[in-house]
Amino acid sequence: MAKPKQEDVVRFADMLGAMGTEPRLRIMRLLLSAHPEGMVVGEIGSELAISPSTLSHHLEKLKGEGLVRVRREKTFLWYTANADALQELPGFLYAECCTRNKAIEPQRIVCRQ
Amino acid sequence: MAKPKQEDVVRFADMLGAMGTEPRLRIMRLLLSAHPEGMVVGEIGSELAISPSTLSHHLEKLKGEGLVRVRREKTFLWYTANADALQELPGFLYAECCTRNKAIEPQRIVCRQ
DNA sequence: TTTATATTTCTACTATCATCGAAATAGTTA
DNA sequence: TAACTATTTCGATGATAGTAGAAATATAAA
Repeated sequence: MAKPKQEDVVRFADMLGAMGTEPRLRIMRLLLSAHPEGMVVGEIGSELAISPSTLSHHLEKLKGEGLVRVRREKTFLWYTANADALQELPGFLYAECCTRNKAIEPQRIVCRQ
Repeated sequence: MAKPKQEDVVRFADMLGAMGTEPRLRIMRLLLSAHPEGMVVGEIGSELAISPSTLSHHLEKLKGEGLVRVRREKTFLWYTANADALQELPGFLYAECCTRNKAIEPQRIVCRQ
């Protein structure tokens, strides 16, 4: 397998890990449902019943991995899902798919690129 | 947003979390590169330089989340990526995408279904 | 049966993470 | 400036996860 850059694997693993927790996956899906406007922190918190400090911690994590973006409007912070980042994920996962054994017939089940 | 079943969110979060660590993401990509035959445990371990017990622990986790499958052949255990499970992920993530604000123009950037 | 190899299970340790109350910060309005 | 609201930061705690050596299990071969 062609060696992926060390940083890339870590970066994508961190992205997946950031979504790999129930509350944060809920946040991402909620933000996607409200795409592309996004939502205000308070509304996310009341909808998902997450305390302010805990929610802020989760949003910070998602932001750190580039999965969400923030903009300020008056006193409110609007968070939106970062569509571009999400699009990268499957491509990275399947990048080297089925290349190892030189299969004559590409395996259509998984390999899309 | 239509409420996803509690178990589904947990299940998909666990799947993402299982891939959300550098060694396990490496394992998944390696197994995908060797798809659909898969690889023997020992070969995975030597290629990725992971100790047997640690590797076994990671494979157990991936298996538990349904991301890989195992078959025995003589003394060897062959692990393969579970393509079907991987396919489910994007669909679940985007399931309710952009439905919240009744946008007249569907947002093509993210919403594919 | 004995030996050898592949892989897992056990056990323990350290580090990281999720959670949340309280205090602090930032921006807005009066 | 003072008061108010939205949100973050701080600090602490309990729980979970990654790692790996040693022992155990499983299958095959001699």
